[in-house]
Amino acid sequence: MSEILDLKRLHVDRPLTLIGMEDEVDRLVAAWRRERPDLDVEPLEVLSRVSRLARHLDRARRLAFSEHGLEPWEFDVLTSLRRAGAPYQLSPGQLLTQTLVTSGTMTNRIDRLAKKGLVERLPDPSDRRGVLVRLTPEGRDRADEALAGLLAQERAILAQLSQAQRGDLAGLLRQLTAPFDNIPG
Amino acid sequence: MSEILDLKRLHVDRPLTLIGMEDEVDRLVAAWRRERPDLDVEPLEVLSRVSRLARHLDRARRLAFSEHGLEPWEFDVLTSLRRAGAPYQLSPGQLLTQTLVTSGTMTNRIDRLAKKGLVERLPDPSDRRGVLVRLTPEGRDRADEALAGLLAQERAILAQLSQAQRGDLAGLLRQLTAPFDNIPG
DNA sequence: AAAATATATCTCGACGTCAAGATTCACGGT
DNA sequence: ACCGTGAATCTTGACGTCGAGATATATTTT
Repeated sequence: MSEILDLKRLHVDRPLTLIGMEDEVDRLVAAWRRERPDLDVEPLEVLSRVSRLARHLDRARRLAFSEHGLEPWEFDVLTSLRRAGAPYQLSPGQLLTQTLVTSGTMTNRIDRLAKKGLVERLPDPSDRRGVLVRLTPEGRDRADEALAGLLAQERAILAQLSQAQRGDLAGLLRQLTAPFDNIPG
Repeated sequence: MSEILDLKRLHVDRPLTLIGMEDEVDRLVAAWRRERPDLDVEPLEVLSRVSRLARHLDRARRLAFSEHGLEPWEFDVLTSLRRAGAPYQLSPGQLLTQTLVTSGTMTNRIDRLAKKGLVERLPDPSDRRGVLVRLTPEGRDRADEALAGLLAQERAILAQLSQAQRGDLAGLLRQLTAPFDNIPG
């Protein structure tokens, strides 16, 4: 492979902010432009990077959480409850919208967390169809520990960017996520 | 809920680029600052948005692809081969690094795509351990159709941003993905 | 008050993924 | 030629997710 040539071409076409590195999406886009010069594949520059980065983050998180004996899905549920504030309880339906999973999945997750003693299920006093899921003290501690570990890891990943760049990036991403989060989705 | 109050506070704290909308991550970060004022949760502003946006994109893509009778995982494999150029063939190992799945998963995917007649498995003439996966003509057509559909959908999502903003966003994301893509990962 | 519709949660079977191990073959050193 | 190490792919069993449907209770309509 002519890595060096590719990098040269890259820096001529599109000078990067500082001195940037090529990534897989650069290679992917270059391949499409070669194979399908009739198409405008610019959207991939943004959205393929989002998907691939998310995949990498999933793997990194799995590693970080395993040091605290938690799976990513467990972290998602426990921290949703933790964020709700005392008495740390939410309905399964509220948990659905926060974690973007289906109802069958959430039932299953609650079952397993309850078996591990990290949450407990209580009847909803105001709606007999409903249930409230409450964090146990141990569940709360585990969530807090894992959060600290996650933040440390994420800070390391974000060290690539300046403070201002992180702010810009957050703002741009918000513009893309807001329609999904506010309209039905 | 005091939606209106929250929005006011938001615009005072952190004026958005133009007039932006709140998203789920804004709510998530606000909740953490309330529950854990001792922690700096700024990293979540970026990386939680990446993960959530990826989840939304997965759902949107599933919908777009279903119009062409493809699953997202099928698209990933077929387009990897399509991008390779004629004769549209790669080893399973090369497909692994492009799609970020494990070898067992890839074996399974190739099996199912072969059963559907979209790819075929050939022995690698230069390495008897190896296999080459080749796109069939039908597989190639399906990949091209689905790509066009995907690009249309992604353009709609990205209409939220100006041309310049899309460029900025791509550049910032590249800085985060490059370490994963270049170092072992 | 009864009927129709909507909501909250759970059940269940199919499916895709992963991780670890097994197999088969390649390659360098001796 | 032989041996050991590493590489490429496949096999297997456990696991988590999804989606459709079932059940029970709320809410709205007539």
